[in-house]
Amino acid sequence: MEAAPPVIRLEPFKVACSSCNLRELCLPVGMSNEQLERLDAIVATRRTVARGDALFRAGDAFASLYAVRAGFFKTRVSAEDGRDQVTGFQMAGELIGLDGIGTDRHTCDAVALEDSQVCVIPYHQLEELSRELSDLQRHFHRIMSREIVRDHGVMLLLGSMRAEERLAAFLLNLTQRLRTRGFSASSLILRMTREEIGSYLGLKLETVSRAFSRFQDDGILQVKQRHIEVLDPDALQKLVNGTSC
Amino acid sequence: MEAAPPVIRLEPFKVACSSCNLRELCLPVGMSNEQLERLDAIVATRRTVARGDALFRAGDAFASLYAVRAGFFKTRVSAEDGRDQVTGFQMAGELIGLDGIGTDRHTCDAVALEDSQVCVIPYHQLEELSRELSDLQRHFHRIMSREIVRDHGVMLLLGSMRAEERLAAFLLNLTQRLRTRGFSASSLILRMTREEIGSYLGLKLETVSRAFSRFQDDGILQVKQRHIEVLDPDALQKLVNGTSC
DNA sequence: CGCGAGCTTGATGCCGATCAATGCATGTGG
DNA sequence: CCACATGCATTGATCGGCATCAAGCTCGCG
Repeated sequence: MEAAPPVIRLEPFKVACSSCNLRELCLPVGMSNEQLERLDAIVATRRTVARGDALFRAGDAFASLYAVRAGFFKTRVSAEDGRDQVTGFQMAGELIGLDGIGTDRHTCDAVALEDSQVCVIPYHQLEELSRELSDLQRHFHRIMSREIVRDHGVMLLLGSMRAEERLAAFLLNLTQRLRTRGFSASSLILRMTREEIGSYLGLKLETVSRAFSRFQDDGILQVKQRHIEVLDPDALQKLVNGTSC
Repeated sequence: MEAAPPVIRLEPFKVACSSCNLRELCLPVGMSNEQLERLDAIVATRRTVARGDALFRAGDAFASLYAVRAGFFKTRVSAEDGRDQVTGFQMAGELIGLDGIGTDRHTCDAVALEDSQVCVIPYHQLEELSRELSDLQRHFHRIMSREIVRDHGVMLLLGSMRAEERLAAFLLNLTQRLRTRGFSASSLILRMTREEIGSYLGLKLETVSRAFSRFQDDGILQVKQRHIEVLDPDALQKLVNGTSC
């Protein structure tokens, strides 16, 4: 037992956007090598966030956007009376912090659901650079617009779907995003609790649990705690589209 | 009775942003006169939309943003099975169409709830101009960010509030925005039906109607069809904040 | 091993949906 | 001007889905 202590290298010393394996999912989408170098110059720092810790909280001064490099986050907003609502789950390549631009303060909390790492993108420098690089400008606008469209989808879900439809939509969305990242579309491990899923979907944790059980009884899923096996994706899709009617 | 027929001039021949009475609410916020002239140059056309008509529909090609100049709109998204969800109501000075940037197609319908008029803002020209005018760039980003924050607020409402809280929050938001535009905060005329309110709030029209009646019984509102008199704004506020607990 | 956080499952109750009838305002044609 | 149609709103009765309350269960971890 005289061996040297293990050196855990979670990341290379410096990973530039230009050589990041997330570049096709993240801010650099569609940029040339030359442009990427400019972006590299402003995305200089990285930050690790331990599971359960907040990347930022509502009320914090806004200075940077964050691109998830590894790990998993939730964002949530809170009402004065303590009620809160999970507004989204973010995985590798996704941008967090857009809420802060409007008022120079963050309006939600971003919490790591597992040990995570983000790239820090100083917002004012991004603004400046996007004035020069129209491809970057365009892509940044697209990202914000898609966030708005995503939110509208969640509003539709919250406003007009029943519990099982909501969970089905949630699972399809998750598997879709995991597939984009090269993971299996049928086998996944949930990073969040039933309560967090429930908060996102406007349901209580018991209702989420029951919906999982029902999907299992119906042969749509195999559920073992947080390990989910999607056996019948078509059935999920039909639930969402309301073909049941 | 030989007088000339009355000439109804709904608008001056051309209203530049620089002389528009909405400029403090709209895209020009915080811009200098010089910058405003540049903006005027790209906001060249206006469009009138009759009550019930769509400014655009989901699937339409995206080319422009629209600033409401007069009138009132709703936006709504639809699921494949026909269910739809009102995602917002827009009044003078507010921007419509941000959803289209992400995919170059609109993802929602924008429908006029009364005869309305919008300023057409060609998006590519706006992009171009905002590369030159950092104030414009910043303000445009703020507008998008605030839209995201607003959506998060609606998600909180849909996910965790009960019917009367939702309606109270809706009314407070409306009166707040009307006040900003110089209207009375206590007396308003709803531009939308109970069903549209219900769709926005994730409720059925009967539930909306009952909530109105209850507010009237409690002396919080005076309700006569679409004419609403807010008698006790503090009571509404307390409902939203959950001080009832 | 035993604790505790998270999950499952059952029993019960309530809020809001649904179904149904009536009321009210506006408009249209006889 | 009235009769009638139409669209929207109100109100009542009933139903059902999800919340709530309450046990147990599972699994990871100190």
